[in-house]
Amino acid sequence: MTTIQDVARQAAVSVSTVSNVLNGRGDRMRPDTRARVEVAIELLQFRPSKLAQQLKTGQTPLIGLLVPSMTNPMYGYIAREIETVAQEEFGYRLLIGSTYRDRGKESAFFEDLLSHGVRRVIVISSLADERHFESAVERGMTVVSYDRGATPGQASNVGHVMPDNFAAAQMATRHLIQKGHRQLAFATVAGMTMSRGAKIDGFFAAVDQAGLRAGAQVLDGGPLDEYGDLLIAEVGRATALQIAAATRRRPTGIVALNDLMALGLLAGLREAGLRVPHDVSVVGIDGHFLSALSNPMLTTVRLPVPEMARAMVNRVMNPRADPAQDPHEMVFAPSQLVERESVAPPSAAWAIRLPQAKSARVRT
Amino acid sequence: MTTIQDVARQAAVSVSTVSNVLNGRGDRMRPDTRARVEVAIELLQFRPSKLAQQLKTGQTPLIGLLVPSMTNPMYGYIAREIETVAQEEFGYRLLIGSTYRDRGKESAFFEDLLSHGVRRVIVISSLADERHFESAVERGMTVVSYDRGATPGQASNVGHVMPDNFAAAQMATRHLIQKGHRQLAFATVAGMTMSRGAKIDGFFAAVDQAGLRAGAQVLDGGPLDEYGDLLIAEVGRATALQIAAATRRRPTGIVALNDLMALGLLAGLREAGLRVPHDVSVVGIDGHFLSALSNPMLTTVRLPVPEMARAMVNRVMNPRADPAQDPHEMVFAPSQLVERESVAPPSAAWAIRLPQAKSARVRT
DNA sequence: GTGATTCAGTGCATCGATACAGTAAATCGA
DNA sequence: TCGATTTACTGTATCGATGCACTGAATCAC
Repeated sequence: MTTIQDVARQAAVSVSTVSNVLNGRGDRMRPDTRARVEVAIELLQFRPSKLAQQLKTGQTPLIGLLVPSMTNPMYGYIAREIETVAQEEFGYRLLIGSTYRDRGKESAFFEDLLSHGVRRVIVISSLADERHFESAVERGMTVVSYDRGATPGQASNVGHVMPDNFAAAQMATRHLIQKGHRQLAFATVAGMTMSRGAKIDGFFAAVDQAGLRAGAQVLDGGPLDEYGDLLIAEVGRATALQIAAATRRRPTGIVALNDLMALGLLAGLREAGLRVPHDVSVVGIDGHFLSALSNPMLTTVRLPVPEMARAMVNRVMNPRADPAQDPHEMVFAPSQLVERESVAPPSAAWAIRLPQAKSARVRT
Repeated sequence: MTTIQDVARQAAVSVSTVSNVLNGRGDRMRPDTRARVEVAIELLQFRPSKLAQQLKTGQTPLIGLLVPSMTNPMYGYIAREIETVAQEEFGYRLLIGSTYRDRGKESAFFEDLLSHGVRRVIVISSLADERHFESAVERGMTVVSYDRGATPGQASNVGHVMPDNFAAAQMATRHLIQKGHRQLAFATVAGMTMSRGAKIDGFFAAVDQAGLRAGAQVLDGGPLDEYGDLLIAEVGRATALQIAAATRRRPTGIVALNDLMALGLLAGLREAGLRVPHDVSVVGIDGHFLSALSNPMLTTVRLPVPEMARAMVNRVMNPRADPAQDPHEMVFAPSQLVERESVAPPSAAWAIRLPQAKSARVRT
């Protein structure tokens, strides 16, 4: 590797001068000196070692990104958006890690980031408490957490970015109600994400507004094991079998925790011999591109992923001056209902109406 | 941050002694000295700065991972497997980047890795030439490339790990032939991956063996734009529409380049009013868990992803002594046909036979 | 008892860049 | 013309760990 010394020698100047050129202090020297240095840099293909730079400055152009699992397509999507903004806007790269929803792995990742000199972290976590985030903040990190609210009453230094889960679930539920459904269910997995609560609240808000509390229920599919995320779909499948087996209180309209769960529901309902949307209607939440590929194509509430990703990167790059003042919470409201095929009036005759499907389909 | 100096002060020893403890030279001192140091480390929660370590040693415990797009669920899956092995076996983390199949972005990522002191890279690329890999190798990097063969006749320092794409495509094609199909097609996108060629060869090998060349064709869906990967499915959809519109030489059995493409085909065929597998049979290649969620569930050839991921990490961690000797190519043969629902004899009556579907379904 | 060896540790140059303090020459003001 | 200021640089301590070269004391062989 070429070093700053090599460049200095080549240009016949001191390392300080080269450093000055490198750090935008080129006006402190004669133009021809500057030119000599620049020529030498070009000639030797010199790229300053970020290692040495960060050892000196204590800053490394890396953002740590914790996701429960990279295999979950939704996290892949979010990660890509984060990466794009971080790279193009700030020249930062991503140091990524899967936590498998494990507290120990999560803490270990924080330790590693710290020792790598990474001071900016975006966390997509599902763990109940975030005390280990706080301790990271105390040690000088800027932490932004996705899809979980700030702990009320606690002046946190952790930033929070999330979709309006309440509104999203409410929107999904209202859509079913509007289509005539009276027996509703919200399908979820146990202890999944912090957002679960808000979604359930949104579900019941819509239900109560329509006076349908009696026919409404939450179907809890049980917890995920450690390799979790692809199993969300399997939980959906299992939940579907449960629904099919139920003799009473069988819902005609189901809101799923997320698209992956909804896809699992679709598969399970079909396996059980129930037709979607003829017998049961399903609405997802996420708006991932995969939901446009299912059969029937999934009606879902699209979350503003690119906007949220941008907000997370901006927040983690520009920590607020006054943590006490700052709300630390950014909620992204304008989710959007994407009508496709998985919802119909209850027990109505169903035929694939292509023109309608076509116009409703949104390609991502 | 606590430093090695703090620890030395706390334990009343020199920094050298602390360094010796840290680097497995604890036998060079009295047990009680060692214990004092260890207590101090524990007490101060000291973690050596990887920055300083790597500046000194020239090694950083990071593997660079280049993928075309993190949004592609298959790459997410591979990335997860790589991360798990790298982390658990070697204590390495992943520095990840999307290249969007862009040569410039790919080169820029290499530059960044180099300046970060990262010397081990796993590349999932689709670019035709790999000369920029070679130049990275010359600069001291260990590079392993996924899903592309070594350039013949060129003694490369780049490692190559790939599935047996030929066998996989052959297996998929044979399955269709065995089910009675005579009009076959291989659906692909243009210039996608290097593996495309091997898959097409495998397709034709099976076709020729059965003497079905006359009825066989390659359907090329055109190139992907830069935000490519999710569009693979859209290309599949478009190809399906093309198939449906064809008046002659319409295939009854289609082998798709990968599962995402197959999912797109499924959606497109349905949109065009063709039933799978009644009218057209489809086989995918990948064996991603999403293929178990489609309707009909996708019959596919499962690639040995965990094994390949392990091989890539091992290879990148243990570069061979003699590059000239080494074949640099590891082909993973035992792909596995996962029979599900998307294949049936041509034009046979089709009914969902649940027991059969159940036994054939493989959950990942 | 004395030189050689082992033991238990320490001192310090080093990795590559940064930026502050310093300096020599040029320019300026009166 | 001379001190003051500006210009255009350079010298070097520093970031945090590493590990070789070194040292002082204890032990050993004979």
